[in-house]
Amino acid sequence: MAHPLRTADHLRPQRALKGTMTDVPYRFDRNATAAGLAADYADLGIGEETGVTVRVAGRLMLRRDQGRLTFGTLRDSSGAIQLFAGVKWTADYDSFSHLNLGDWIGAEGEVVRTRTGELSVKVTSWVRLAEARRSFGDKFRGITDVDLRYRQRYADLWANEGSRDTLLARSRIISATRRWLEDRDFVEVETPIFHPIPGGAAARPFTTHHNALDVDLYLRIAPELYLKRLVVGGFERVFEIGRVFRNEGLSPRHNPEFTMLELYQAYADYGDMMELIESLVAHLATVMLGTTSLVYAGRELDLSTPWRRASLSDLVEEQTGRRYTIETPIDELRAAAGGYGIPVSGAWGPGKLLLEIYEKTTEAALWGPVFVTDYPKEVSPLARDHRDQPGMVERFEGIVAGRELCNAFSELIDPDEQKARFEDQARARAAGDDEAMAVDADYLRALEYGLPPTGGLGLGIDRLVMLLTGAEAIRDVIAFPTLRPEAPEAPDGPAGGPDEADRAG
RNA sequence: GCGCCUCUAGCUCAACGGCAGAGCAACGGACUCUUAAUCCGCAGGUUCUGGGUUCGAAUCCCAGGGGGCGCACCA
Repeated sequence: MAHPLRTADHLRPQRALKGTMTDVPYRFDRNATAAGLAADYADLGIGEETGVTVRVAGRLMLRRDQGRLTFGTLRDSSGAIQLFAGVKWTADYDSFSHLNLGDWIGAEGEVVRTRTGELSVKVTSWVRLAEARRSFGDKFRGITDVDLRYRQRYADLWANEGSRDTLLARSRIISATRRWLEDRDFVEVETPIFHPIPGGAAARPFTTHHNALDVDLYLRIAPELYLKRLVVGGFERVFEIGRVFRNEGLSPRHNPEFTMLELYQAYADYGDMMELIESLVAHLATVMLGTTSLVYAGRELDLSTPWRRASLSDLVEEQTGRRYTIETPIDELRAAAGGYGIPVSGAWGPGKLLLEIYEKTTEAALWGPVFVTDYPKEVSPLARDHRDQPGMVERFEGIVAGRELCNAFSELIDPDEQKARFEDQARARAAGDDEAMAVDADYLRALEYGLPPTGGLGLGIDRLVMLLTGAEAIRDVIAFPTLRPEAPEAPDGPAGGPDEADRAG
C-alpha cells in the first residue's frame, strides 16, 4: 500500500439520477437469480423471447453503452446475468446508460436471448439500490496488491472471483464436516473462550482483563480441557469448531486467531482417531473436488484411505539414515541435535531432543499423507502412556503436504499421572519456558470423577481449507486476517470525507 | 527479532540519473446486438516520508514507515 493516508478526494462525485427512478427503496422484491435464470433458460434459442418478466438485483460490474442500446453485466451471489436496455423500452434510459460500475441495482424485464446469444433481462424498469462511490479496481486485472486485498476484502471479493470461491469453499467444508460428525452421533458444543488458566496446548496466550471480577483472563489456546470435562460429564462424543488464539508470529501459514476442530470420542484410542480423520478428510476431498487425488503446490497428493502410519523414530531414520530414540544416550542426542544446527538447551531431556531432531530434519520433508506415531512422553503432557513403549505416549500427528494438519492421542485419563505431568510442566515454566502448561486443579478434579478411555483429536480448519482449495497462504482462507492496523490519522471511510464539519459532534 | 525484496494516478503497470506516462475506472461526447465493446475528448501525482550525493533524483546513498518472502517461533 503506497499511501497509508487515503483521502476522500478520489471518490466519485455523487451522481443524482434524472427521471423518476431516483428514490432509493428500502426493499426490492427479487424473484430470480443469475444462476437460476441460466439453468431455467439454458435451452432458449438465439434471438428468442420468453414473455416471462423477472426481477433481478445485484451489482453492475460491466457496462457496454451502444448509444441507443446499453448492455450491463449484473452480478449477484449466484453468478452473472446480462441486462439489456434500450432507449425504446427502458425507463430512464439515459440514467441507466450512465450508471457507475459497482452500483447496486434492481431491474425488471423480460427474459430474452440476444441476437448474439447472451441470455439477458430486457430491462423495462430499474432502480439504483446503492451508489458505488469508489471503484473496484481494474475491471480486467482486478486487485493484486495483497495488502489491499486483505484490508479491503469487501472490494477484493468483487474484484477477484477466486476470493469469493475460496470463502464459499470454506463454508461448505465446515458444513460438510459438521454433517459428517453429526451423522456419527457427535454432539457439537461450545466451551469458554475466556480461560482463567490457559491450557490444552503449548503456546503463548493473549491476556485480557475482566473488570467486574477484577481477574486476568486468557483467550483460549485450545478447547481441549473443557471438552474432556464434558466427556467426564457424560457426553460420549463431542466436537467443537471454534476460534483459538495464539500469541505467535504471523506467516503464510500462521494467523494469531485460527479455527480448530477438536473432537473427543469415549471408549476410543488413537488408532480409532486415525481411522476417523483419514475418513473425514477423504470424504471432504470427495465432496469438494470429486476425488481424493489432488495437486497441491504443484505436487500430487493422494488422500485416499488408509494413510500411511509410521513411527517418529522410523521416519527420522528414513530421512537421516540414523536411528534416534529416547533410549539413545543423551549426549549422543545432544551432539546430533547440535549437528543439525539446533540450539540445544541443557534443560532438554531425550524426548525433547528427539522431537527437535524430527522437526528439523524430517517434518517438512514429509509430503504425506502420513500419520507420525508415538511421541515422547516428555513433550506430550496430555497423552496417555504408550501401552507397549515405556517413556512414550500414544500420540500421532497427521502430516499432509509437509504440514501438521492434526494432532491426536489416546487421552491421559489417570488424575495422578496427569498431576505429575502438570507439575513437570510447571517446573519447565518456572525455568523460563513460557509455553509450558500451568497446573489446572479443576481439570484434575474432573479426572478424579473419572474420564473413560477416550480418543481426542485437534485439526486446523484453515489448513484443511488451504489444502482443499489450493490456497498457499492462510490469509486467503480467512476473510479478515490479522493485519497491522492502519494509521489512526488516516481515516478512510464514510467519516473520512473532506467535510470535517460533518464530524463535529 | 534478523535477512532479502518491494512501494509511481482510485486500480493495473511503464519510465531506472535528464520534460512523470499508458490502459482501465471517473468525467464530457459519438454509436441499435455488445461480451475487458469500440471511438473522440477532458481531468487526475507530496513518485511512502525525511535527509544526503548530484548541474539535475521516481531512479543512487542513509534513516524511518507500510507490505511481501525467508529464518526464528508455532499449528
